[in-house]
Amino acid sequence: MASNQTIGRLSLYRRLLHGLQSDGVRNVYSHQLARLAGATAAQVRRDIMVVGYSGSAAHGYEVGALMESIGQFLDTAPVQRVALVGVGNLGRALLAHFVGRHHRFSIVAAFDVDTHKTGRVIHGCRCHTLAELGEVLAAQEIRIAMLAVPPGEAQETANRLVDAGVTGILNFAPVRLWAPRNVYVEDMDVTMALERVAYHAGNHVHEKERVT
Amino acid sequence: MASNQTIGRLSLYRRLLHGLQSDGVRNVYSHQLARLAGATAAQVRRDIMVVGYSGSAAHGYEVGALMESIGQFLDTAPVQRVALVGVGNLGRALLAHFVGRHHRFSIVAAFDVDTHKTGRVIHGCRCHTLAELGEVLAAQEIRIAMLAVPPGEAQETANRLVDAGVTGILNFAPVRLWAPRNVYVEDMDVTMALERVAYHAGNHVHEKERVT
DNA sequence: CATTTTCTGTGAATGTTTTCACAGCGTTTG
DNA sequence: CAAACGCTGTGAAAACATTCACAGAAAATG
Ligand SMILES: NC(=O)c1ccc[n+]([C@@H]2O[C@H](COP(=O)([O-])OP(=O)(O)OC[C@H]3O[C@@H](n4cnc5c(N)ncnc54)[C@H](O)[C@@H]3O)[C@@H](O)[C@H]2O)c1
Ligand SMILES: NC(=O)c1ccc[n+]([C@@H]2O[C@H](COP(=O)([O-])OP(=O)(O)OC[C@H]3O[C@@H](n4cnc5c(N)ncnc54)[C@H](O)[C@@H]3O)[C@@H](O)[C@H]2O)c1
Repeated sequence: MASNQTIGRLSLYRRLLHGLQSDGVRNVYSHQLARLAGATAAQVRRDIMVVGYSGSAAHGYEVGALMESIGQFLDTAPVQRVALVGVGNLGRALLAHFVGRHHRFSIVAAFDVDTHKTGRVIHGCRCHTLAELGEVLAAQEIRIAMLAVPPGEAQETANRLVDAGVTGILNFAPVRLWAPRNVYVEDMDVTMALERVAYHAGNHVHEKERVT
Repeated sequence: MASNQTIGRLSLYRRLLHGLQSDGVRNVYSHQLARLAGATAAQVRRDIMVVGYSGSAAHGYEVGALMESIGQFLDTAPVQRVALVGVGNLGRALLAHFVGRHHRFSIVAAFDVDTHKTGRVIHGCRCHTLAELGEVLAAQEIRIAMLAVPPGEAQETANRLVDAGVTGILNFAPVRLWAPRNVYVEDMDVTMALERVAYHAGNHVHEKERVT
């Protein structure tokens, strides 16, 4: 019922609302939220429609109540347990970023093939062997994984995650993964993003730019 | 003339073509490329239209020539010089990932405020103080930057980048940046991506799911 | 050498997302 | 207390992106 981009914006709104709340703001208008989010007021109102919350014309949206409604719509649990597979350079950065420090997502298990890493606790998170994958994911009821293994290993590893019951994968490897329809895969492809930046950053002879 | 998503897919096609070429493949059909890219054949053909390349009905697209054409369309230079600002956990992972190892993008300068890092060479890349920003970017003709500083520093740092002549920013901080219209900003927001994954991974009572 | 096959390139149709524009309604103002 | 104001919620329009469907062409087939 809600598009992918609406989901993304809703999570952004919630983050912004959280900030506003910390600043003691109690009410906010669609155009203010829009400004903060880099969207239009109409867009914000549409997005908020889908969560089923209603503001008042007089005072706009109530910050706390709107956060609550967005949460009710987006979240299946107040805190999501996440697994990380591939504790390399990127994986360690992700651990440092999320473990302890994040209130919505908690990386509760890591996995790697490297025996220098398995069995140890890295950035506060235990690193398991892949053999333990099914067992640990089941025990902790983990449905979401971040995948940060080398590109050549990504598909095979994703398969194992799916077999272990994962239904959502955030994939950092620059590879398109195949997965059954009931599993959602989102790619974070830094190179592709950079290509877009490079394109738009132009130096581009875009239309009628000077040729010499 | 070309949409943002077309740009992204073109860069993906190029990567896939590169792989095909390494495997000795000389020709490829739209539906094969589509399969690899997770798109439809019609989509691939549309995308390729915008770069102005034409295949033949008999043998599809010539791998080398198509890569060439995509490059001509996307690239302003065969190798893009990129700056990295913020050499923390994520910054170091990015350095390790890109320095030397990538053929399209080269991180040629890093910047940080931490005096333990400035003046040193990290993962093969010299780390400068922010005071040197303008000078170094000008000398190396850098127009693109990756921004990996803490959220609270992101806007201020982005301003300095813009002043130093940067026209494209890949922003990893979970903050919406304001920038002049001629500067392109793309956000890589891991948290937002995770929220989307969590949503779609549903544990969600989506429509008519079992309730007990 | 006619026919069938299979592909590209693209106009048109369809589907999706964003924006417009305004009715309706509390609040403020004179 | 009536008028003016500024906001929300939302149908309808516009903009944008994807898919369909087929003409045209090169190769394979008989
Ligand atoms: N480092 C970055 O900033 C960055 C940026 C963009 C994309 N990526 C992508 O992210 C992925 C990881 O990057 P990285 O820099 O951390 O690489 P890395 O080589 O530092 O780490 C890879 C880790 O995965 C482990 N591994 C290998 N095979 C495995 C398997 N089958 N199962 C489990 N673990 C396995 C390795 O032991 C290692 O610890 C790569 O696909 C890379 O292309 C990284
Ligand atoms: N680590 C991750 O995996 C991850 C994931 C998602 C988002 N992020 C975001 O990326 C950014 C960086 O994350 P991190 O984990 O590397 O943080 P970090 O704290 O490890 O590193 C931040 C670095 O930026 C430097 N810095 C601080 N202020 C600066 C300034 N004004 N100019 C230049 N450099 C400055 C610090 O000295 C430090 O080296 C943060 O905004 C974070 O939210 C990180």
